Amino acid sequence: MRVRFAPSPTGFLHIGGLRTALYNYLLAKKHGGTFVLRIEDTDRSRFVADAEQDILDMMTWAGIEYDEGPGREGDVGPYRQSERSARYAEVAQQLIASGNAYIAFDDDAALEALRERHRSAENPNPRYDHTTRGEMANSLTLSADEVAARLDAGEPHVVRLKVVPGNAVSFTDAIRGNVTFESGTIDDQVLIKSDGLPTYHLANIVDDHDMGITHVIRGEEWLPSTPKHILLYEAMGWTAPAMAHLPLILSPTGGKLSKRNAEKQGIPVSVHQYVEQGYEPAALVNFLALLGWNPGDEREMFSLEALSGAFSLERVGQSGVQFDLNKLRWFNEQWLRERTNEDIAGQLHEAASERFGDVELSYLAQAISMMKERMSFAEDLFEADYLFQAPETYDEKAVAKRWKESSSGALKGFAGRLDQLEDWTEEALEAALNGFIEDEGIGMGAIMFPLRMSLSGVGGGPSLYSLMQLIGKEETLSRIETALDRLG
RNA sequence: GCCGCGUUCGUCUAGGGGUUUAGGACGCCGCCCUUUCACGGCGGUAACACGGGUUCAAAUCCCGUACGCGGUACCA
Repeated sequence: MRVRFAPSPTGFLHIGGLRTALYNYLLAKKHGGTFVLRIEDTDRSRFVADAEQDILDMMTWAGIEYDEGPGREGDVGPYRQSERSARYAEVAQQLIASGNAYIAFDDDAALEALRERHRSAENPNPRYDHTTRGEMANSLTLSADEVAARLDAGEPHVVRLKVVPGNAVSFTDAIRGNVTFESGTIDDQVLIKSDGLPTYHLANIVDDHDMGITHVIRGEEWLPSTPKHILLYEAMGWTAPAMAHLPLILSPTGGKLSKRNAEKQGIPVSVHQYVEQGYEPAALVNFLALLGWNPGDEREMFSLEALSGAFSLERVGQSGVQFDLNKLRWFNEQWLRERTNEDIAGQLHEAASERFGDVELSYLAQAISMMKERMSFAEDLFEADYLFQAPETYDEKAVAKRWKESSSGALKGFAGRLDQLEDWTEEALEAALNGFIEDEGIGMGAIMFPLRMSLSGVGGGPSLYSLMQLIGKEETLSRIETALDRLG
């Protein structure tokens, strides 16, 4: 089995593109096949110089490694279509010679005139096809001499597929089953553009054939183009690869996950935005895998490795799937907790030190262990800035509601005990507090709330014993003193 | 307009003739745990688009309608 991911370098890697890459990768891994990366850079006008690097970087980030592609040459390279032009021209010539394609000289104005001529309410989009090609300037309507003359004169021209009407073009889609198109509804697709470069359709089938691709797995937006590809394979006498069209990823309101549409709803479309926003690669991969595929049982947590074993095309769904940021966040929480405190500490160390001055790695790891189950993203740790520095303000609403007249006294009394405490461990701190409330005859809340407020400034958070243990005796006493000053 | 694909809780989905009072997950709500906030546990909310047909029996098969999505470029 050989599969490929064939993105166009026209911009940052799209989230849907990453899923397509993932499914191809998983299928290859599952079957011990080869995963090829091919860069489809045949559109000079939309080419973006940095895009290929972004595609490579994002795949690496997600852990999706390709077996063959740019920089990892196999036997069927090069893997950029811009480096394979001669081959497409050769195939185009063969198609012309066999009568399956023809040369057309019509320029943009002629094409527009064609549309003008035929446009109506019933036919808003007239096409260049078997019904209209007879009106145009092409090698089917012009004499051989004229065609030769125009070619000699260097007149711009394209090569078009000659689609014969009246045939059923069928193929079996691995996800959708049998799909049939009537050939009369297919237009005479341009195969070679006037700049001499191939369109997607030609380049794609030539490369898939030459590269020995056995399974084409791509987005559903390609389903309507597939009969053209089938026709091309037939015309060349090649066997078409197996086809599988993945359900589209839709925006949360159901529409297309276009850049504009999605970002309006707070959904990043470029993979690099997920990187910037601190998503765990394992979480994005897990989420994307389940967006259109399911294992058939109730498991949900899948590493890339586990997916490689479980994935199958048979269990890919057929209908469009809406993107749910909530579910992604949940996966992020799950995968964040899978990481060790030390690992996350290493990731956050630099940023922590920038914000709070030098922070020890071990201190950071301990803070993370206290906060991990309260965080959705690694960087969320910094929202609990009291882990690193004394609170600057105190939550007014909480203070108004729960800071009682007795609070200062209790706090003062407990501070006295803490001052005497030699053994600064969570256990000793807990024992000290329990002893205090027993001796004073007060409830736990009477001391816990004022203590929490003085140490953190907020009403919620991790265990106070571990917080005191983390920041140390001196800092604990200092924060209590400050709070007593400011909250009375 | 035409062509194609689709349609089970708000979302991702299981189920593909009787096993179903339609199962799970996210979200939301409640309870428990608990110094707080979380985590966790338990429970709740909520779906077979509609209409015909086939059948003893349909969420499941067939047809139609509606709706959604995609395509309709010298873009991919």
